[in-house]
Amino acid sequence: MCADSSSTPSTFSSDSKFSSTSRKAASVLSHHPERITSGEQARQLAGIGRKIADKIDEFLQTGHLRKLDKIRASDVAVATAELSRVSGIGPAKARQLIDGGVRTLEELRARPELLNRHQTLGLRYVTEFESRIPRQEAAAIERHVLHRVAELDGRYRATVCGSYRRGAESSGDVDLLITHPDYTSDGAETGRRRTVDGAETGRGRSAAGSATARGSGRSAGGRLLGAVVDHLSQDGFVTDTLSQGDSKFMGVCRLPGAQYTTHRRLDIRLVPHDQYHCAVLYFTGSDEFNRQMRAHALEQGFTLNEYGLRPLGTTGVAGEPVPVGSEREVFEYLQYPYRPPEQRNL
DNA sequence: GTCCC
DNA sequence: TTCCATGCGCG
DNA sequence: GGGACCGCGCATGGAA
Repeated sequence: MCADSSSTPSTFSSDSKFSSTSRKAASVLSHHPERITSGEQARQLAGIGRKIADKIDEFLQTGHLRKLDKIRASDVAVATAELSRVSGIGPAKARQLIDGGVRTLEELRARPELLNRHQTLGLRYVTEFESRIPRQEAAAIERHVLHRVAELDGRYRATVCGSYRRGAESSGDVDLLITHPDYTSDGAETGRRRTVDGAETGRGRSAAGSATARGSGRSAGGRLLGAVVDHLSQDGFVTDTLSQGDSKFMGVCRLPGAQYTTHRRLDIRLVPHDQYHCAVLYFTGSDEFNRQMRAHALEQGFTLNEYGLRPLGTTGVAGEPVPVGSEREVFEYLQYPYRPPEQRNL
């Protein structure tokens, strides 16, 4: 979605460090309004240190980077980039495959037993997932989904977020948020522990295996999300599932009709009713807009995230979430001039 | 690697 | 069977 | 000089 930081080469040691810093540097540079004419100038920006400034100077003077040339020439980096085109294959799996002698998608197709479910689907649809979704088609998907959800149960509320909601002419996937009055963050009828703010330790879940989730013992969320997914699968719109839990479905869809030949990535999140507007705000982005808005919230003595808007006590401890009746209300609480989604493309 | 303490 | 760590995708 | 670096849902596989 953001300016591709020239396909992060993850060749050498601890590349998590590498990618996070260089991503940050690339982001800062790409958002900088003026033309960078020297490493020294770039050095003033947050996230640009000595090394990167040096590289900028080298590039400005020679038109290329020796180190980058070397990385691009590396077979392993080429193979890693190739295998990473497949959804579900990241650096670790790519390395494992390369170690096993698999370096191309063609070789990968010959070894289906090496892939899990997500990766298998990622390989099947690799080309289709790489093509962008024209706004027209995204709109048709939106109409289809909203109609189907409404006919299932009129109490659902649903919004397509992401770059589509910001008016983009094309999108990488469709991100649908849904909510239902029977599903709230107090977990009244779920009996499951739920967090209202995400500020807790953030330990991983252990959600019972999907086998269980599909069966009888399903939480309120699981049923509400599952019903939507089932309904969307009924008419063949949803074609595959990459993953599905109680609150998030990640899968594949395709509209009926001969003009729609390409499978598209579809995500559906079920959000607690009382957190819906903050979630829509958050998942509409852009990332940069979210950062700015959260920073503004802090200045106003609030903390803002996808779960809610909460006042900060003098001690810095967040209080109870402010009840929010619309996306616009969040802006109002923060005395932040309202911006329609189309103007959040920062 | 960069930022910040 | 349950718990836990790791990999991955994502805004 | 030395630690922090976004946080979270889901799948998976090995440990308990």
